[in-house]
Order: sequence, then structure tokens, then C-alpha cells
Amino acid sequence: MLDDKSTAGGSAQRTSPASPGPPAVSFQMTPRPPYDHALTASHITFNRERYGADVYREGHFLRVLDLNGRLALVDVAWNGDVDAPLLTVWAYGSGTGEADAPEIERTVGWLLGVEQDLAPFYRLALADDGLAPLVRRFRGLHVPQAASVFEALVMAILAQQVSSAVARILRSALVDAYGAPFEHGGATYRAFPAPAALAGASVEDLRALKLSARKAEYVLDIARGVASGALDLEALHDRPDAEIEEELCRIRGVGPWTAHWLLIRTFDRADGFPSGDLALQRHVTAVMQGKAAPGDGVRMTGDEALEASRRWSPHRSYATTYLFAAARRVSAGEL
DNA sequence: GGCCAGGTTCGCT
DNA sequence: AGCGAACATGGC
Repeated sequence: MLDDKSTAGGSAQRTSPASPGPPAVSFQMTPRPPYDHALTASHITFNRERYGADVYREGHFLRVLDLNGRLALVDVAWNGDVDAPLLTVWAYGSGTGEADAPEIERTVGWLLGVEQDLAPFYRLALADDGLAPLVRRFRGLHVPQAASVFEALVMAILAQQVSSAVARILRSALVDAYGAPFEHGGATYRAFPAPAALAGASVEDLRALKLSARKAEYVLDIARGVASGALDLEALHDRPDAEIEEELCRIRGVGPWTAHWLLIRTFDRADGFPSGDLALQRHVTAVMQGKAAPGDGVRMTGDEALEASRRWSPHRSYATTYLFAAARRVSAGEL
């Protein structure tokens, strides 16, 4: 199993695939600049080599995709140029071929947010005393997107209320226990668990992974709903922000915090702001005071954070992402 | 050992 | 409507 304790490599880049053996498919793609692959991919993995189903190692982002039931491992590397970015994608998997290239390109592009235009946000942020240092430090960070609404919902529920350390343990345990394995180059990668795979589990099974009975019930309800077809989460992509939030909150276990996070990290919406997030409340407080890191527990209320965030509208998803990017570096002792 | 963590639901006034 | 409790676990 891959080591998930070491931190991801920073600037080391390689131009050859990270995995041995001939790929079934290989092609290149050009993100909208500025694009920093190291910042964007390591944001997905929380600055670790592995987080759940995502791997970022030595400049390569690796992920198992589900191509209509067939598993494929994709490996995405970067030319290292923020202003003229070029990504090379290799894909492995039996049954994978050139015909899959368009779908793989679309999915990889979505996961890494390569088409996002950061310019409008940067214009606003550079004129903002609180955000200006962050957009300079993290220039080229795009907002990663979840592979599916289902995956994002399950991951969010596991992170509700608990510390980031606990969330990481729960998320990794779930992927290891229910994600389909993909062997390659002597390592085991895992897809995110399919709804049907989780639907067959019991509350006791998930409690054994250290989920509370409540979290287990929420996850199983959603997995069974999606697996049976009664719950069509992916159809929400076409709806306006307010309707997405409303529909998500009807699901047991989903409240405003979860819905707002999904707008940012799953639906690629520009102006999401999870004002109920305790950590975000601390970071906004710190930024307002001109500090790089939150003080000892000082935090404004959710309503105060929401009011303060209005100056960043309509780009609050980006503001939120950059605040958390900075916060994670601070907690890692890098700033 | 106690308290809090990147919330939400449920049962009370 | 608004408020407090319960939820499971890891880290300080």
C-alpha cells in the first residue's frame, strides 16, 4: 500500500510516466493559465502523497477513473510552466484505448479545474489587503472538482464536525475497504467506492471503520439511493446554485455546510461560501486582522463571516479555496 | 481526563 | 423558531 504519511513532492518534475509499462493512451492538454499543477494537485491530496483515492507524487497526479464500468489509472504530469502550462496524460487499464481519450481528457480537466479563468478573481483579490498575499503565494492554484456528486457527498459527510485528522482516517479507511483495487507497477491504487459497493455494506461494517452510527446511516442511505436509481445526484449539475443547495439539503445528513462545499468543489460554482465552517470562520478572522494564521481560537460567527465575505463576491469559492490553501500550509509549518 | 474538531439531526420549550 | 444534546474518534 502506498505511504500516505509523507508530504507530497514540491517542485520535482519528471517527463516520463510515474508508472512502468506502456500506456494504453497518452495525450497532452493545455490548462488556462496561470495554472500550477503542483499547487492544484496537492490541494486535492491535502499536501500529502495520498489522500483517499487521490495520489500526488513527484509532480504526478494519479487517480483511478471509472470509464463506464472499466477501471483506468491516469497519470498526469506538468511541464512546470505556470504561464504556459502543458499537461501530459498517460492512461492504463485493460480495455482502455484511444477511443477513451476524449472522456479521459474531459474528466481529468474537470478534476483539476483546468478551464477555470482566475483573472477576474485575481483582479479583485489583488486590491484586497487580506487576499493579495494569498493570491501571490498561490498563483496558479485552480479549484479542484470532485469526480462525482456521490463521491463529494460521502467525503463531506465523513468530514462533518470532526477534525481534519479524523476525517482523513475515515476517508482513507472507506476507500481502502470499498474502493476497487487497481494494481500497477507493484502498487495498489483504488477507485473511489462505487454506490453499489457501499450499498451492500451494513451500519456495523462502517462502524468498524470508526464511523459513527449516524454517519454510517447517512452514507448508506445515499449509496442505496444512487445505486437503485431513486436518487439522481448527477442531474443536479444543470441546476442553479440555490436549487442545488435546496435539493442537497433535503437529503438526510446534508445541511448548509455540506451543500456550500459541494457548490465549490463539485459543481464548479464561483461564489460558494460555507459560512458555517468553524475553520473558515477562524481564517476569515485572521485575514481581517492582517495575520497569516488564526490566533488561539478567536473566531467570528457564521453571520459575521458571511457579511465579511460579501466583499469577495462573486468569487467567494476562490477566496475560500485560497484561504484554506494558506491555512493548510500554516498548519504544516510552511509559512 | 476534558474539550474541541472544516455539522446535522432530533427532541424539547 | 430557537436551543441543547447526542454522535465517535483523535489530538492536544
